[in-house]
Amino acid sequence: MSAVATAQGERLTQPQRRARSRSALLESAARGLSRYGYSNLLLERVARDAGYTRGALYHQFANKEALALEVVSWVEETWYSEVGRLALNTSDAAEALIAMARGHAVYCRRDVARVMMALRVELSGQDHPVGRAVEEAVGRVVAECTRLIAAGRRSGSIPPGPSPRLLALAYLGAVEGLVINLAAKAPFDELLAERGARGVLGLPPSPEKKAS
Amino acid sequence: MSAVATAQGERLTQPQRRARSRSALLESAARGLSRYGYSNLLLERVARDAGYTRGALYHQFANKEALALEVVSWVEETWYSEVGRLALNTSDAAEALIAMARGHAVYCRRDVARVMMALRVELSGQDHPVGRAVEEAVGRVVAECTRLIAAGRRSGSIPPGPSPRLLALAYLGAVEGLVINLAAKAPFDELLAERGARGVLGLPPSPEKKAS
DNA sequence: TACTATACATGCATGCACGTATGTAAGTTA
DNA sequence: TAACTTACATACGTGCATGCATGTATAGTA
Repeated sequence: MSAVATAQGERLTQPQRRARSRSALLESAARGLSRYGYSNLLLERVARDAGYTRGALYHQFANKEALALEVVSWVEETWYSEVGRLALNTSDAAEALIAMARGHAVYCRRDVARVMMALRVELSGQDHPVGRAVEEAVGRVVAECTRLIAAGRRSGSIPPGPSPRLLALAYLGAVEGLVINLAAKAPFDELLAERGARGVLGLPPSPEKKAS
Repeated sequence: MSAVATAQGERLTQPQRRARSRSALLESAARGLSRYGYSNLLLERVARDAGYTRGALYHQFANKEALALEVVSWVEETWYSEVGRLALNTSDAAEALIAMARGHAVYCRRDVARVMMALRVELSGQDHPVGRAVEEAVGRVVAECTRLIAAGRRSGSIPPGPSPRLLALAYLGAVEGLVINLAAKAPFDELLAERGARGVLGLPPSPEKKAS
């Protein structure tokens, strides 16, 4: 969007320069992937939007694929630190899944929300390294949700029904689709994400407490 | 996949030949768009999978864009005739929305299920004719669901809450995401689509009647 | 059977984006 | 300040898919 513009006299050490450029390029790439997907992502645009040229990009990243892989890792990390972590603060598995649904809605209010979905829709089944990385990251979330659902079944907070893995896929698909379609329309994104999650999981409707 | 292979002695009139080639190419293009999206769709592959070459394709369709637009129209028509129609057979709006959720799950069991989502994720916001066509088609479905929700609110079968349009977007996003993630795992796709829809709409859980 | 039109195949030209090689400026160490 | 390294820009080559132009076979017509 805007150049990094080392404001006059702002003296930077080399590692600082490098880190600044790198994160600017990564952020720009994340926005680009979210909007345009992988093959429609133009590195010229990524660099320009970050205030650089493709030369700077190729100096920091080996190629388009490596750049995308780093974006995927970055998204997964931030997602875990902001959403996945919510599962640890609750004692009950059903509560954890509800909290994650709401948390995901909040997480997706930023503009890089669609990175994972965009890449998955575009590259799944394509034997593409980036597609595989996304599938693996999504797989980890699915596994975590599957574990939570199984635990909730054992503790009785989630009623019996389809296999935990199938239910986890349904839960995640519903929450992700809902949140993306709502496009950060706070506070309803969070409220409806909870309602959708409860419905899929077979939980009773909540007493409609306010959004956090 | 396999060539059309005019089995020996099978005498065809010109309009018949044309129509046969045309639908074979359209079907192949629909599968391709569903799997690879628009820009990753290779016309060479489309033609080959239908048993022809790109020459045949360019003889029937002006260009890649025109081909994609026809696929979008075709998908919208079949969706209305198989899913949208379900809304007409019910007296109550809430019933209609539930029926559509289940119907969409059934509709999406075929391999062209992801055409609309794939194109929307790839081209939305891009000022691309195909993207616009998809947005318009989706917009019509959203409008229909919005109308149904407003009617359900008036008749009391859907409880008050967020604006009908917002709720329609949430409902559709949840159902679509859920169904795609479940990848035609009958009969749970249908069952969970209903549960998700009920949750988002604020309807009580159903007595879990069997899938149709 | 000759002659036209339609359905389809094959070969070429263009454009576009990636990746790389080279050049220049800014920072680091002596 | 002189040498050296790192950060970035500019310019070029390559591959690939689209679209078009031309060639061939099959169907319709007299």
